[in-house]
Amino acid sequence: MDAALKALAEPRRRDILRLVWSQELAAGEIAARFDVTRPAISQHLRVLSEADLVTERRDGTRRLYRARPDTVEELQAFLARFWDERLDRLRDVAEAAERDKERP
Amino acid sequence: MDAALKALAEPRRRDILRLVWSQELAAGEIAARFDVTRPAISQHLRVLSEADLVTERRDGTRRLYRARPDTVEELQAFLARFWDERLDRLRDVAEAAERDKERP
DNA sequence: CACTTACGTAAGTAAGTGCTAACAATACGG
DNA sequence: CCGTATTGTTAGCACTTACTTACGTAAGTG
Repeated sequence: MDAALKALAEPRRRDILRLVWSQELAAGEIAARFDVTRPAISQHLRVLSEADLVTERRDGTRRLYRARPDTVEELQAFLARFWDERLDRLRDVAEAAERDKERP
Repeated sequence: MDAALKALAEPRRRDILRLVWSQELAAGEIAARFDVTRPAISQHLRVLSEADLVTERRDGTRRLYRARPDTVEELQAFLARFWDERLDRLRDVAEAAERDKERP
């Protein structure tokens, strides 16, 4: 999860992920759409793969990649938890203030 | 938004943000809860501030910080859009190519 | 005024990152 | 087996980043 957040912090990796969002693409096909060299894309794909953001499938000499939406969902859940923690603490602070008022 | 995602990719900044999530805290009070020096926390606070993740308020010699939940909400919305964007894939590819052209 | 408090800022450093160029590995066809 | 196609890997470089130490600064206090 931490790895996924870090991986998505890079704009180019978000672009790559969007490319394989709805279709499986070979590494070379992905690299052809960017102005950086193929190894650079290959390294980004490894980062995305280790963050469980894409799946890798071999087909002959080619490597096909596709996005894994479940990890993005986990990221959304993580941020939602971030939000909820705040609400919980606000409630706790309010309760503590109430206790302080009653006990001078 | 890009800045917020990058800022939250760092675990220590997430910890800081959680600390000022429900209560305003001074920079020194925040730094006291970590094992790093005060300037390091100060620099993190600047990153969080520039990413619109915290607000800064001066009170005498002190600087009080508090989280800005709306930016986290925007981040959630961004990820939700990520999920739905498979339909607009072609437009995104065009935008990525545009960014590449502008890069020197 | 000097002195303290509570900060930020500057400079320097060690580690990490994204990139390119060159090389290595793997699968397939002749 | 040889050559081609497709891709990953390594080494090195420029740049960024998270950190520390040292210094600067603004507001309160004697």
